[in-house]
Amino acid sequence: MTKRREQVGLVTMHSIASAAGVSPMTVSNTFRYPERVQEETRQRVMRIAAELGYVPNHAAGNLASGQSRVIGAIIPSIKNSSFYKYVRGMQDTAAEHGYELVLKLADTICHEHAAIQTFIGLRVAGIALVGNEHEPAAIDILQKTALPVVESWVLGNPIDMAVGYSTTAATKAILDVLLARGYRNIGFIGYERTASHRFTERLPIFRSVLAQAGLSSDLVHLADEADGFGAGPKALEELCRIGPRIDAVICPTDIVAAGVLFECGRRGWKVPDRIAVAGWGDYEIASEITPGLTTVQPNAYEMGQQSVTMIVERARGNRNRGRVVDTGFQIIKRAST
Amino acid sequence: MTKRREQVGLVTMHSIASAAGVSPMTVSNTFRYPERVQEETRQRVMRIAAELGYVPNHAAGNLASGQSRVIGAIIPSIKNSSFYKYVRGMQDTAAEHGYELVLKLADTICHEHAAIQTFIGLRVAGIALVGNEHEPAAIDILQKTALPVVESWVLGNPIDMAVGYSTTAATKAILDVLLARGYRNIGFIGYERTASHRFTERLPIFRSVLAQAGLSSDLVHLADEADGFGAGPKALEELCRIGPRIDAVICPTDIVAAGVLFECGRRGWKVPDRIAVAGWGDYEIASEITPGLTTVQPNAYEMGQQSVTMIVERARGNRNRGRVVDTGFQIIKRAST
DNA sequence: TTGATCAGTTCACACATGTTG
DNA sequence: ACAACATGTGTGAACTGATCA
Repeated sequence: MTKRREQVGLVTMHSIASAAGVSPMTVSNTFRYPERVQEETRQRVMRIAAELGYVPNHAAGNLASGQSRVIGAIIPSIKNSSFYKYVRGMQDTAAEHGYELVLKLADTICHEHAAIQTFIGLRVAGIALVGNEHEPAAIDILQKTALPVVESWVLGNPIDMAVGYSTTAATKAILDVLLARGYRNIGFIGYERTASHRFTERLPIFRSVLAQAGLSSDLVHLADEADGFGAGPKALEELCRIGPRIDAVICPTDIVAAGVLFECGRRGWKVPDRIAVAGWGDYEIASEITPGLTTVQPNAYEMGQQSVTMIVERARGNRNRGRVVDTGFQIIKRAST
Repeated sequence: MTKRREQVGLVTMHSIASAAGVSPMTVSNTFRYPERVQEETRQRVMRIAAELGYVPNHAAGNLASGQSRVIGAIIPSIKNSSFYKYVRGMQDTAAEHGYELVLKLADTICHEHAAIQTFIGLRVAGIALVGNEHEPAAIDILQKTALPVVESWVLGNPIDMAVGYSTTAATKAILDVLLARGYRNIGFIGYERTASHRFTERLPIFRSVLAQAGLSSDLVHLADEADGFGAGPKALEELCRIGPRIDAVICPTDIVAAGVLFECGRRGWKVPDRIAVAGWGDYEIASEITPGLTTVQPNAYEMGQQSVTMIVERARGNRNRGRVVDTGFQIIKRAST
């Protein structure tokens, strides 16, 4: 009786039902279980729905069924291409299974917490996170709600499930390349003040590998994560101050590595003759810049696929809590080392 | 009676209501209209809600109130930093107004249509689109639902509202820079098979400006939009074949421009002595690469702010249908021209 | 096809208290 | 002293649109 106000979505299942001369349930069925409805009625309902511009109300459906076809993914950044393939993998796989992927950006664990709340509030089918560092309150609420959650780009000790690759193994592998090629004064660029294990795990491995090789591991510079390309020149300057004989450097991302290459260009340094440069992530620029960057290529697309697959399986009742999948990585050798 | 199945979000308003010894309505009020409930009860309810890890169900609230605090944005790509500032602007502004921003990726107008359907299905408060080329069916449904819609990065003839800058004016401005510096054999790189006015508007202006200056405008190459950096080398090769005396080139994005710079480096061509290179978009790489790229800097952050502001205002009842806002642009002059 | 149901919100109203003419 | 009227808090019924049995 109380006609509240002009609603936005005026077209409801009722309106098409009466326009088509069937019950609302029949309309519902034509959308969710087309095979339960006779071809003829189905077509009539679809036609009228299209004419009236009907879009089923997820909110109502979600509420009634307790289910959702939306998966929420939270990514730290869209500043560069690092998550591009990952998101593509998620999106394509979600579509295959009849799910929708929506994204939220969160560059700090505090924002991540807020994004998690939003997704829980929306009652999504599952949540994909990057990394395994989160606010305690966020972990707490994820555990309480028992929503399917995948942490990606990282392995081990998951809230629920995880898919990633071993940064430790990748760090070793890239150092092996440099050592095999005879570099002996290897520098390391990392990030300071980052909470992310994706980055912080690398330095200890760097130190232990060099120690085992009987080499010094003093050439370390921690850059500001916000700097992007700009971190390269700063880091190179600092490392050269510490050890002028530096002959190779490994970077936290290809972006930083590209920044180092730009700086080498300005100094007139030949790469890799004067200094070898290794990147990380196989960003698009790695293969296009000259010299091409030797880099760690995570299987980002597969990681995205796997993340969504695990969420969908769990939403369908499979019990793969605690599952951890390693999607591996490759070392791409190019001219920079 | 029918206890359906283990619901995901077990904590409801009812459970905190009984735990706090108040009615569900009081719980609802403490969240939505805190001033309507006594300080003491408010705190008790809040405490219990926090303890139980309660997250209000947007789906239910949305359904009951017909309102939403979620804004949906559809962006074509996260492959590079072009939309980074834009999204930041939207996100920050949404947060200021107490709204949430969620993203969907759509690289074709077909995918965009699907994303629009998803957002309408979610009954979001409004939708932000990039560009003004859409599927007819998508336009149709947006008009029917009368949802607040902003088209950005583009001006004119909006479905509902628009915020952007003039690609025409920007193309003229960047050509003025090149002409003023004496370049006379100017090449143009555009995109082929792109539906987007953001790009297709540029070529006619290029032609007319050069014609007015009494110069030829034959040096045109249309690249594959998917190519990124790789489009640069291909385009340069083609343009040199058409006109070996080419002395400047304007690119559709800074990424393509960077690709051109890489290729110039390989050829040993000095920039801008042998050839001047102009980019578009003020991507992060533009200021970091050597030589720095002369480029068009749209006010992307402001565009994002403005988009969300317009949606929020409309959601609050302001009638700014048909409004078009020009956020302008700057030409950033660097060493590449 | 019908009604009950999901988890909230709107709206109208109850109730206690205080203020006013 | 009393009705009349605000005011501040809390409650119950009806309702949202789609789904399930």
